[in-house]
Amino acid sequence: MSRTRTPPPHAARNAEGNEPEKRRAILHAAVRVFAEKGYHGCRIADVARAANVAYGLVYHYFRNKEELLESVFAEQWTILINAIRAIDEGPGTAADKVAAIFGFVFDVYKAAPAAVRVLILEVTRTPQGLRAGSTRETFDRAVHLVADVVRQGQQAGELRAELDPVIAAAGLLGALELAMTGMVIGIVPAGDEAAVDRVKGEVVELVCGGLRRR
Amino acid sequence: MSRTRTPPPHAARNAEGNEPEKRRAILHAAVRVFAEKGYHGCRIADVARAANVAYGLVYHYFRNKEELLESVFAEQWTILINAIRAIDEGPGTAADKVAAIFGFVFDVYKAAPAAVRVLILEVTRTPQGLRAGSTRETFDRAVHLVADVVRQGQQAGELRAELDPVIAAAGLLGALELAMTGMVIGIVPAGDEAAVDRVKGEVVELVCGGLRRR
Amino acid sequence: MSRTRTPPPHAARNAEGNEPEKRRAILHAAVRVFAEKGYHGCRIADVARAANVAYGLVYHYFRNKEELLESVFAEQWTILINAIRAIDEGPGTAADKVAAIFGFVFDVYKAAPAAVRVLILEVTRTPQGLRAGSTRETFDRAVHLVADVVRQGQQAGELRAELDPVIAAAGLLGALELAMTGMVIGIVPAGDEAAVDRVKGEVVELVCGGLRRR
Amino acid sequence: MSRTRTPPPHAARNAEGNEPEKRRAILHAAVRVFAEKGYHGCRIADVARAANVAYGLVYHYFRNKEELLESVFAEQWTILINAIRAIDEGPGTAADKVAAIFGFVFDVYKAAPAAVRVLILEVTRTPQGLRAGSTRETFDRAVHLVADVVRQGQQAGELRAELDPVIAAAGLLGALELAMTGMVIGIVPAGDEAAVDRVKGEVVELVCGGLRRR
DNA sequence: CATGAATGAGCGTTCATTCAT
DNA sequence: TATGAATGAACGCTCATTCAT
Repeated sequence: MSRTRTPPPHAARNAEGNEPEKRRAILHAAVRVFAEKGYHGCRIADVARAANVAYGLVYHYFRNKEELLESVFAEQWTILINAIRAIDEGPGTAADKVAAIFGFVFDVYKAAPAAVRVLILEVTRTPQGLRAGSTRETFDRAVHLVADVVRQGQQAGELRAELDPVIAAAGLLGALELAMTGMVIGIVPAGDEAAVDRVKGEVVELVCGGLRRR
Repeated sequence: MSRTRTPPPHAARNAEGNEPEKRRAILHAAVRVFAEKGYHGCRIADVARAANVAYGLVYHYFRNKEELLESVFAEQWTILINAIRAIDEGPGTAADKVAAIFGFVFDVYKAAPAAVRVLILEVTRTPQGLRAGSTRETFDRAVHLVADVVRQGQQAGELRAELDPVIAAAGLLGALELAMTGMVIGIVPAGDEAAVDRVKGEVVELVCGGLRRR
Repeated sequence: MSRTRTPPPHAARNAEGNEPEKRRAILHAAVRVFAEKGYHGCRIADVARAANVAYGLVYHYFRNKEELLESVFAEQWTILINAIRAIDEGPGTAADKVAAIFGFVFDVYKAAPAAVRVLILEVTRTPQGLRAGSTRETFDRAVHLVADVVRQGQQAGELRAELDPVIAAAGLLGALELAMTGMVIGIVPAGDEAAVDRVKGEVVELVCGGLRRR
Repeated sequence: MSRTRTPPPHAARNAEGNEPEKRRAILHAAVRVFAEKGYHGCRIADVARAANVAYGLVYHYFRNKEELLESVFAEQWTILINAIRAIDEGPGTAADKVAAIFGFVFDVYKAAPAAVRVLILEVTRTPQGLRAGSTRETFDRAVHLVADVVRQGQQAGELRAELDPVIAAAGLLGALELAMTGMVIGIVPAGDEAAVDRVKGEVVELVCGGLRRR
């Protein structure tokens, strides 16, 4: 019974330490397919076909369908979190930073609406997904990063101190999210880039300036 | 053979014009089960069992699983829409009305968190579901009702006129939604009624007063 | 969340307390199919087809393929065990009883070789199957029943007392089994009933009288 | 292109005429793995891992999984058959020879129970496997070798002449096999070497001396 | 010889839906 | 109305086998 083992399958990196090209292809195809038909509405075969890859290869790189979804999320949120962190550590007022975060998300949306749709429509709505696994953690981290921005703005005397930073962060991201959902499903107009930019400006103004007239 | 015509299947009301008790039982059970395991995560058998009703009876009252979901949504949103409309037509400033709407939703959440979870977590979940069917329409109506409240506030000079009412409405509901999602998944504290009330107050203040200090 | 539940599926008996006809059909078909192609060599579809029953019905009555196999075994071994017990409790010398047990098995073989083949070829050879589950218990019981026969023969002064009853029982059943396996795979001639009877007599003589000349 | 011909694949011996070390490793690993999880319960990857060898190499040395099993059997049975033949051609009465054969098998069991388990539990497992291929032939040869021992004992007047040698041989091996199976699965005690030896003695006495008292 | 990524047929299982009673 | 047995399409996952290097 010898116990040394060959490197386990489902690894994200190959012997050279970089991610195999086909793994990337599958991941990107998954984003598109999930966005188009939803997690439950698509089959592994759809992903494989979209990635131009053999059926079985999906299971070579991912343990199962759920792990594939998790990987998609991890990738997407990591991008977002890194952006938030960069903005957070950069210069500017807290309001500027909130605007920058919103701007980043809207920019990504303009460039790759599918990715944002998956990020938004599938993550937030999967009760199980949010309860367990790395997805929930990642989401958690995003909320707290935004909460930190708020907190700093409060300490700098720029933002209203009486609001709970975490609740405020949840509210901010929620407004962002439903605005985008509105665009995705056609309630909010998002015909061209200018329209998207206009929505972005309005949402930022809503959460920063408030509804109420001064 | 039989002289008496069988009533049309899948009817919401029986010969006497009132809704059969078992239909209600199924509908209420569906809310609980959808909330607990999600639409895709539960089987018709689960609903039937939770309703203490025979398997086949679900199909007697509802054409299929999707129609059951639609019915649940219709019922829930109808309640919400009626409440919004009543608030809208009542007295008070626009900000009061927004607060009242949020208050209603939070009250329902305190009384029946499951119902709110279904309403929130499952509506936007299925992209197809949002594109077609009465669900999307209903959701649309809710957004526009809130937009009307905003518009009236603007016309009364109470709310800032430069914001698009629909975008603002989407943002409002989004903030509401993610705050509740945060409570549901444990990111935002919602231990007791007082905590829930506190969250409500903060979210209202966020969207009405804005983040920025005056 | 009501908790009274409809009778669980996979039940062996229906509301009237008797076994559903189709369940029997599936069980009997499974015996034939397992015998023909082996547990691993057949698909659930084969069993369903042989039983003239819809695919899904197999899963209505049995949790999964393994439970189907267990059920087949349980049924077959129960028959055998009951026969052994009846013989055991009947009159006659221990040697008569051993002969009767062997006779019973050979008779069943003549009537339904498939059943015996499953019993023998699949049970004994499935390491996992023997380790866990009811199958192993049942097999255990059979061995100990035969051991009891031996023990009584020893106490009656009829059989040699120096042999361990359990080991002797295992040896007896082993001789029986491999003789039948030999017939099944064609090493031992089993063309007609007479040939089968001859094998039976020889095996009984072998284990009772021994190889050695007196 | 290359001048040197590649050696025929799946060859048991290399250019120097001796068996490659890795081939042996695979074969031995296969014995262990088959013993542990059964033929159907293990994957080629398990064998490769246990042998500390690359996945593909298994297919370099063996055409497919079945041929690997055949090779394992061939190796194991060849050892057994050679032992039986040596015993057969050696001195001693037929009963001595039977005892010696049993002794050999039990000795191997003490040294390498896994090997015996594969030999015993997997051979007859697959009906197809017994019908065709070298496995069945090899098994056949073993039975007939034992039958020869019996026949010679009968001709020497030492064993009872009225028993069919082949049936007797099948019975002998059957008793042997189920006794060992009993040990393997824990029905027959086989805690230490002494216990194993005791079982051996009893089984030999059973088949030679018979159950019946003289 | 050696490696392990790539392929895809095959099969177990689930579960929405229908139907006979 | 009410019941639950019966149906079968759909799909996730496995794993033997091949192939490029």
